[in-house]
Amino acid sequence: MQRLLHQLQEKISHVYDSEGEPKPGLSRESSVKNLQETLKCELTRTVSESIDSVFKKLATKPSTSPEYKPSQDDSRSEISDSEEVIREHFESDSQTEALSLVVRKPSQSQMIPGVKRPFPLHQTPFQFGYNTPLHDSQILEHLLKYGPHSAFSGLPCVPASLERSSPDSMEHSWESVAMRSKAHHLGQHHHPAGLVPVDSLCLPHVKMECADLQSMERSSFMALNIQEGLTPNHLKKAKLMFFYTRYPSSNLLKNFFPDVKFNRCITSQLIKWFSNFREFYYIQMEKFARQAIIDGVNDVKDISITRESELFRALNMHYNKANDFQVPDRFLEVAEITLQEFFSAVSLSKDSDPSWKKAIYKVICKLDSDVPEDFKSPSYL
DNA sequence: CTCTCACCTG
DNA sequence: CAGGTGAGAG
Repeated sequence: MQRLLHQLQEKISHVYDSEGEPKPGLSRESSVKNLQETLKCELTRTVSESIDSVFKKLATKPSTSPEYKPSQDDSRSEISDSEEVIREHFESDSQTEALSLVVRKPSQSQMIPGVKRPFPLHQTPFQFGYNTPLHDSQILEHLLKYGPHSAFSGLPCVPASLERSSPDSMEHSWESVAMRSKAHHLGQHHHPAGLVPVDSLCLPHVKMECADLQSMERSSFMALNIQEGLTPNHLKKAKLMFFYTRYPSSNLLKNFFPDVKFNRCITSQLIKWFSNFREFYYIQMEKFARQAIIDGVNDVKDISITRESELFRALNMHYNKANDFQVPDRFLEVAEITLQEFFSAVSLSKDSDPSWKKAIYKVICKLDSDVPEDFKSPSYL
């Protein structure tokens, strides 16, 4: 991108002299035509190259790509009510849809051999860490996934004004890029009906594209990897992290969401998420513990949790609805201990004490385990 | 005073 | 899940 812009400047400087006046001997028409041709080629080539590298990368790391990639349609099927709300803000950006098509299509329709359904992420390290300098292709990959202004996704902590900070022209620009990449990927040399391919844009459009590229450089490209707000993907990630830690410290959260620009609000929201996760968790535990007692279970040792347990299914449905994540065995153990704690407490009628759960919380909070390093990847989804 | 938690509510 | 609240720790 940077290179392209430089080349454009150079071309322009050839056409115009230092005063900004057309050089003698060059008509405005020919200059324009000249520039137009150059821009067409460069834009087309640069975009194609970048997109190629992205897909190439995706294609070459099939099993090294954990489940976090918005694979399949799970990102859509797994949505709870409030997630839907977040998503609405999210997808109100028109290009997000178009872009998601570009990214998801390959894995869905298997247009890229080798890109298959991801595997449990704790088994597969990422190729690059969050502090690794990003290259254009990586940035583009992110853009393809989240769109140019995914950072302003209309979340509580984000000033509403930011949501509309992107010019419409940018949307179109992205639509073009996204669509073109799709066509390119399909190996089609004709353009789908109704689409305006990048390389057939007339000059005014090209100019607009340039302006967009520059603004993208400034606003999106640079800031893109530090999210201004929490996205549905972050929520998804948090839920999976819950399988390892029920009581994450704010510090841990900061470490595991490196692509999030933390502030008081964001931190609180994340902590709140885990609080909500716990709430659901403990409610389930109490419910099933009481049910066990009703069912006539007498000994705590008869309490166990397997992946086939109803309780586990309920939990898995809540934190891993897409069921595309391999829940660690340790979670099963912790859940079992929790259930037994509730069972014992209720059995001994400790629940008559208003704060009877406190003792249980005290036990459970010590059972947190380390979250796999893989979760630290910012673009892990 | 700030942070975190559980609890309750919508 | 987000808001609001009160308790408790630091």
